[in-house]
Parts: sequence; C-alpha cells; structure tokens
Amino acid sequence: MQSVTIRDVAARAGVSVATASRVLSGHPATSADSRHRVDEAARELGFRLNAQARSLRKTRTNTIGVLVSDVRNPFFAEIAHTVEQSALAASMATLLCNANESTDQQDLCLDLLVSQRVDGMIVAPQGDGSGSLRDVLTLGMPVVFVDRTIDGVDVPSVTSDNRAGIADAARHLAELGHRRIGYVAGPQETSTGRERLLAYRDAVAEHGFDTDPHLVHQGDFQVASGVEGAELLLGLDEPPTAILAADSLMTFGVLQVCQDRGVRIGSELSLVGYDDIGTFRLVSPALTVIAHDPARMGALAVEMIRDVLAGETVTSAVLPTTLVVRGSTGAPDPRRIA
Amino acid sequence: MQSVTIRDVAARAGVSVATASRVLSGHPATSADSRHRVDEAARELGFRLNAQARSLRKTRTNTIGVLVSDVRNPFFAEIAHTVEQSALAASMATLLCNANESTDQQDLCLDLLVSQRVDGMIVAPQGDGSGSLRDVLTLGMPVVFVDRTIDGVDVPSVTSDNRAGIADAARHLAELGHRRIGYVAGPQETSTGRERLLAYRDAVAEHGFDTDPHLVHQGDFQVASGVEGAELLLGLDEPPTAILAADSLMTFGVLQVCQDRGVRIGSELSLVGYDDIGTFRLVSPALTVIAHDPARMGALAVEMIRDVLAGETVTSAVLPTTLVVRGSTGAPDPRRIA
DNA sequence: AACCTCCGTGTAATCGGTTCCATGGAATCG
DNA sequence: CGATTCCATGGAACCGATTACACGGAGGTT
Repeated sequence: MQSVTIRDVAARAGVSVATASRVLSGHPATSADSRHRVDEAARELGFRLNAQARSLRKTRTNTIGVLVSDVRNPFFAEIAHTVEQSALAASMATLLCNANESTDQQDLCLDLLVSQRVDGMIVAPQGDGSGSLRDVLTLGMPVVFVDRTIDGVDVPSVTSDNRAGIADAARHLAELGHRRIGYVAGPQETSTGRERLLAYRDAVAEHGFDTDPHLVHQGDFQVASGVEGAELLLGLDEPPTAILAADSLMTFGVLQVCQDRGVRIGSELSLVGYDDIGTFRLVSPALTVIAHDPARMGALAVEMIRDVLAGETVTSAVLPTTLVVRGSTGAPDPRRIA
Repeated sequence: MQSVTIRDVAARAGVSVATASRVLSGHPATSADSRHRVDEAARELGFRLNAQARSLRKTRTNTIGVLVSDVRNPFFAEIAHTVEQSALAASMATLLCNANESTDQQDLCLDLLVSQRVDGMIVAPQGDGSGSLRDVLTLGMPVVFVDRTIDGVDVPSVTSDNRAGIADAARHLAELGHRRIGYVAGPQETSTGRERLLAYRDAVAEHGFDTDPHLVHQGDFQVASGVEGAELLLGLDEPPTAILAADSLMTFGVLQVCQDRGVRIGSELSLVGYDDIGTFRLVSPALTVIAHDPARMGALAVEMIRDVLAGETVTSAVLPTTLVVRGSTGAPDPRRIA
C-alpha cells in the first residue's frame, strides 16, 4: 500500500504540485499542455487521490452517513440501497450503520459518523432527542430524518402517512364486517410506532371496534414480537377476527404462527401487514398490506440532504400510503361473530 | 460545523498538543494529572476527534469497504449486517457499496473505496480479475472475498460449498423419482453461478437426468430472470417435473409464476430454492432449500480481514451447505412421468 | 513605448491530528 | 553524592492534498 502522492505526479510531469492539483481537480486555470502532462503522469504512476488529505483541507468529505435500524429489514434495505445508489451517482460515499432498534447503538453509530466527519446524515431515528443525537444537531451537522421523526426536533424529514395507512386498513376491515381487531404495535420509542398505534386507537373509536386492551400487543418491530403477539392474540378467550401488524417483520411473525397453528388466513382470520415486501405477494393467500415507497423515500432523502448541503432550505415531505387489498382479508369467520 | 480542535483542548487544559493527543488516544506515557485535565477540557468543549486528520497521519483509516451486489438481496443484507456489526464491535466503520451485478459499477465502487483509503475490503466479486479489481490488488490492498471468488486470483475467501449444495438437492430429487429437472442458472460471470451450474450438469450425468438443453435457463440472480426462466420451462412441450433455482431472488421469480399460473408446488411441480430466506418457510407449501449461513460468512470475513491487517496469514474457508427439506418437493406428477 | 489586463504557474501556508526527538526533573542505584 | 535510568512533556516535522498570494510573460490599448 505504498502511496503515489501528488508530488510524485508533479515531479514526473515537470510541474509544481499546485498545477498538478489544479489539473487533477479540474480547476479551469490550467494550460492544455500541463493538463496533458499531468494526466499522463498520473496514469503512468497509477495515482489515486487520497480522499483523507483532500477532506482535511476542504471541509467536505463527500461522504454521507446512513443510519437505519437494520438492513435485514427489507424496508430499510430498500432505503439503504437507493440512498447508496443516489449518492454514488453524485460520487459520494455512504457510511452505513445499523442501530438495531437500540438507542445505545444509535449513539455509538452517531459518534462514529461525526468522527468520520460525514457531510450529512440520513437517519431513521429512535428515542427522544437526547443522547448523541442532540450533540449531533447542536454541532450543526446536516441531518435528514427518513421514515421516522422525533417530536420537538426540528429536522427536515421524509416520512409516510402512517395515520392514513392504518385508517385505510381499519376502514377496509370495518367494511368487511370486522369488529374485533388485534393490533401488534411497534415500539413506542419510534414515531412510526406511536403514530400507527394512535391511528389504530382512533379507528377503534371511529368504527366502534371492541376496546378490549388485550387486543393490543406491544411489539418491537422484530419477528419474534410478531410471533409473541400472534400467540397471545390467538390465545385469547375471545380472539380477534382480524389482526393488523405495524411492520413487515412482525407481520412475518404473525404469519409464521398462523402457518404453524394451521389458522386459515383470509377466512378464519384476516391479516393486514405493513410495508409491501415482495414476498407478501407470494404467500397464499397473498397479503393485504399497507404499502409505502421506501425507494422514493431514500431517493428523496438524498435529494434533501444535498439541498441542505447546498444551503437551500428544504421542506419535509410526507409520502402517501396505499392499501393493497389481496386475499388475506375477507369477511369475519361467522362462527366468531356470534 | 465549527470545529473544536485538539489545540483548543490543549490550550484549555494548559498542556501541549502532544500531551493532549497522547491522552486522547490512550497513550500510556501520561500523568494522571494531565489525563484528568485533558479529559475534562475535551468534555467541556465537546471535542470530536477528526478521523480524517488522524487517518492522514497514521496510515490507517479504521474503515473497511464492503462491496456486495445488492443489499436488497436478503442473503447480502445478512452479510452486510453482520459485517457492519462485527466491524462496529472493533470500532471500525464500514463503507457500503452495491455493484448491482454490474462490472462497471463494481469498478466505480472499488475506485471510490481506494480513494477513501479503506484499510481493507470485503468483496463479493464479479467478472474476471480485470478492471479496477486488478488495480486494487496490485496496489496491495488487503481484500477478502466473500461468497464468490475469481479464478486465478489469489485472495483469501469465505465461500460455501456450492457443488455439495446442488449435489444434495439433485440427489434428493432423484430419490423422489424426478428425471427431468429444470435449472435456472446464475450469471456465468460469478463463481457461484458457474460452480452451481457445473454441479447441476454433474448431477444430470450422475443420475441420468434428461439432458435437454432447454432445461437450463440462463438467469442473472435477479427476480425477473426467475420469472422468465419459469415461464420458459413451464412452457416447454415437455415441462420439467422439478425446478432448481440458483439463488433466492430467482426462486422468488419462479414462485411468482407458479402462483400466477396456479401451478401446485410440491405435487404438480417440485421446487428447490437456494439460500434459506426467512420467508421461504412461510410460503405454502414451505420451500425446500439449499441453506447456507450468510451471518457466519460475514463474521468470518471480518475476522479474516482483521487477521490480514494484523499481518497474520489466513486460509480460505468453505462453509457447508444443508439441504432443508420441506413441502415444496415431492414425488413427480404421475401424469408427467408418462 | 508605456501601461494595463489576463492568465498560467510556483511558493508556501494550511487543514488537525500523530510522533520523533530533546529536555528536565524525579527516582534508583552503586 | 554523583551517575544512570525512567518518564512525562513540549517543540516541531509530517501525512497529502488545496488554495491564497505573488509573479512574470503575452497580448491589447492608447
């Protein structure tokens, strides 16, 4: 890993380092002659610009940090992918971190990103605005929230319309005749978890659904809590006729339990999932889901962070959700309606 | 983004920058007194070490590059996740890149990673060893291959036993009585694509399966090519009684087509997928798959790259695959056996 | 011919850390 | 008690780029 520096290039080209630097970074004030000679020399020596040195001098690293909770979640994988691609198109690198739904690890990651002096961050945040997140913001670090926000923290964000999503799903279930609807909630440390739960509660009130507190299971956006929730809900003396799960991983968990117990989805039990993961089309019956658009979210987030970096003011965006009705929802099981 | 530098800290603590640096980077030759004062000053000023500056001086960036083909592929998402977590545990950052199964983009990413002076790279490579990959290696950059390798390129790798995986699956199908087996192959630009196809051919010879060349569809590890392959295979005058797909995304494609056409998997058609994605358990019937262990792969890759960086010699690892038999494979449809 | 622009170029300072080397005081030893 | 060792410390060079500033030559104007 010996390094060819710009000095070597300059020497070989017979020019000063200043000229070499100007040529290599596309500065206009260079003659055709030196441009040619420097390019040639750089090629011959296999010169690779040292981004560390450049970053130190300029105060831009051309790198953005991406903090999501877990790339193994297809929703965040999609976001991470589009963010990386959009950034690459602007020849920026992306530093990826997973917080694993843990505030401690989120802090760890944020500290890492600050120390790496990323130009900006795209964050799916968690917790209240305390800890490293507060530090990051008071530092003046450009941040854009994606998918989630934090109450009282004024940061541009691109989210989706969680309340509308749940409301649509609830209306759909109401129209089918359901009155007793189980809900596997997301962690209340996240804005999405909170908003969706609130929307569920509103729907319960609006449609006059059963208000039995046992119908809500507090999960954590992980598969295991979906399993747990499903077992509890299905184990109730009077089980729900439909279940709504607040994210894709918990939906998987619910599906798994239904599979294992031989619960026939669509007839015995209606199920609505959150996030339109490709595989939700493939299970049978295909899943009715509240879909949103992580790719668009990611792309928009990059656009926003670039705008912030360019000094422009940006406004938050709330993307619509769509209810995709498939076979997993149907009229409630007549035996259960009583 | 004004910056508190180590000079500010030193001034406030009433020591020299040398001492401040020693304290902040844990150098032993420091007195308890200055340790206390420097730590205090750093805390009060909110000092954040500038990793760029440090990297410039040391010749380590404490960053590793991760180049996979697509994080939206659950297999690579798992690898990316474990790599990131293992790296974080060693307080290293990870620069993530997606090559999208394109050699051009792979080159772009490699150039980016070199310019960022990552300490080492974990790469799921593609193509022959030409282009930027050759440059990277001649540069002396520590590289570990993961999942895939490149013929004639001597780089430590952690892969899985592709041939055994396919062989097991083929034997399983043979035992069930299948003789005509469709194969949706991976891109021949990847070692996994090649090895698995070779193993399929070997199995055809060994078990005396039909050798009709139409039974092999050349795919590219993407969902769309699985769809294409399934349509072609199922559209044959004499369709196969079983299909083997060389990765999870193509398996999704095949599943999708079967779903759409109402093909009953497990009876009308047996299906074996590659990679044990969580959702393959959930489709019904659950999918028989060739499973391997991306988490272990990722963790091992990090271990290996750290060993390489520590100057130790490392040896490549080949992890075993397991055939997980579920409901998607059964005896061939009697009507088709003729 | 004298003057002014304009433009390409080189010198050197700079970014924010790390580390070699010299120094001086305290502790240890003969 | 003088010599030696040890150790914390500070000064300054250094990593590899960028860029402010000064300079000199070519070309244009009056």
